[in-house]
Amino acid sequence: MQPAAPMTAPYAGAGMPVQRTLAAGEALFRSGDPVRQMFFVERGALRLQRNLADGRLVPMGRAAAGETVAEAALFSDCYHCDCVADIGGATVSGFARADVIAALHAAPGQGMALLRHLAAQVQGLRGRVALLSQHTAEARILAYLAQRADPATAVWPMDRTWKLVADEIGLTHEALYRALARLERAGHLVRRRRLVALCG
Amino acid sequence: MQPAAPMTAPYAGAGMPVQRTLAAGEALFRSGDPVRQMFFVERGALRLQRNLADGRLVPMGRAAAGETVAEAALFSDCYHCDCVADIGGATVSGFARADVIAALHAAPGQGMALLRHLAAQVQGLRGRVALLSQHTAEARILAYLAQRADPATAVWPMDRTWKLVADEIGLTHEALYRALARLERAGHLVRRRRLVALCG
DNA sequence: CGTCCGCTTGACTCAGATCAAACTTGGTGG
DNA sequence: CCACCAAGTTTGATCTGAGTCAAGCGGACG
Repeated sequence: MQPAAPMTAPYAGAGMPVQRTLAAGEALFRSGDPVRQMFFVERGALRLQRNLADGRLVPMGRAAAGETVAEAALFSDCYHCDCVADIGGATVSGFARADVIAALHAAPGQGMALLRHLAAQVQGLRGRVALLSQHTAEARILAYLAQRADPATAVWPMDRTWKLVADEIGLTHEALYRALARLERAGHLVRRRRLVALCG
Repeated sequence: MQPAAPMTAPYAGAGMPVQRTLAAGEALFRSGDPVRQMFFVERGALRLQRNLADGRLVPMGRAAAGETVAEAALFSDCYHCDCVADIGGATVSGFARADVIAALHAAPGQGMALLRHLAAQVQGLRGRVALLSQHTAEARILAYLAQRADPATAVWPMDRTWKLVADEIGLTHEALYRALARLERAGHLVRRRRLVALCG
């Protein structure tokens, strides 16, 4: 679950943007659609997800206002994920892909920012691959929490539902809740409201 | 399992390289080491892998002669993977990180090539995350093969051992072999020497 | 020729998927 | 303010698929 590009002036000088507003759940694009534009989120938020053959959804990321979506598609023919507006809907600005590429050529600094962002995504995804390679639910949960907890306090202020976490770490929500209860009973973590604290 | 950067003139103009030769299994760097140089593989090949708490290894990529390794670390303080020479050993050229970044600023074309490469890695890793999110061994294997089989012939010329594939898709080798046998018995695939063909 | 390692199969166990149901929470509308 | 609905959370019972331990086969390589 990588954050989208936190660029201060994304797509500056990349031609005239076209705005579009989406209702909650409405799709900005679907897997397989041809890539024509790059998007900047003006308001609200978008979810990136991949759908499995059995109908389940795998969350791949989220882009809030001020961020960009699907930078990884810049050089692709078609999208590999679905992108839908999160609850509350979203407004995006679309920039023609060719314009964005031209703007990157013209401004090396922006290219460097994007480079930095994609490099961070690669590392984040590798972390997630390692996490998913763990065989037990408890190991996955502890790895997940260790990744996000504040190193000093060992606390993670939850910014999502456990159900979503279950999808992120490849478990059913039942298996997740049970493993959480086990970990809490064993004293490895404490849940209090929207806070999770690691112990020992 | 992403291929490393296929740049024609990687790190051109990035200062004076320092060569180093590694024996098979010898480490170029380890997880946690500070990032000081970027490497170009002159001869042989390197493996990128992450180690789990229980001692298991998760393969993250491979870089053969003519490719670069660990481009994703360009902006990191320390490595997040181990990098060891593959069987046969390897010879690499190391370029100071600051020189590489300076060269990228000077030559936008190279930056674009790296951008393209990282974008492809992100998509590949997302595919792997989706694959690992599948719950059954058979679904993972079919997804794995579908990703690599030639679209026209539906055949994958194996370039690695099944044992390695098992680590890539998060299964024990026993579970992989059994699932393969089931799929073959059910007529979903055929193994012949080093070729795997998908059917139906 | 012997050793190493990838491959393969068997038997057993157990963790997690599945199906089911109840409770909590938050938000909407009357 | 409260009734109601949707979604997240939690627990139970059952079953199956993958992990684990174990053993045997075969090819590659020194």
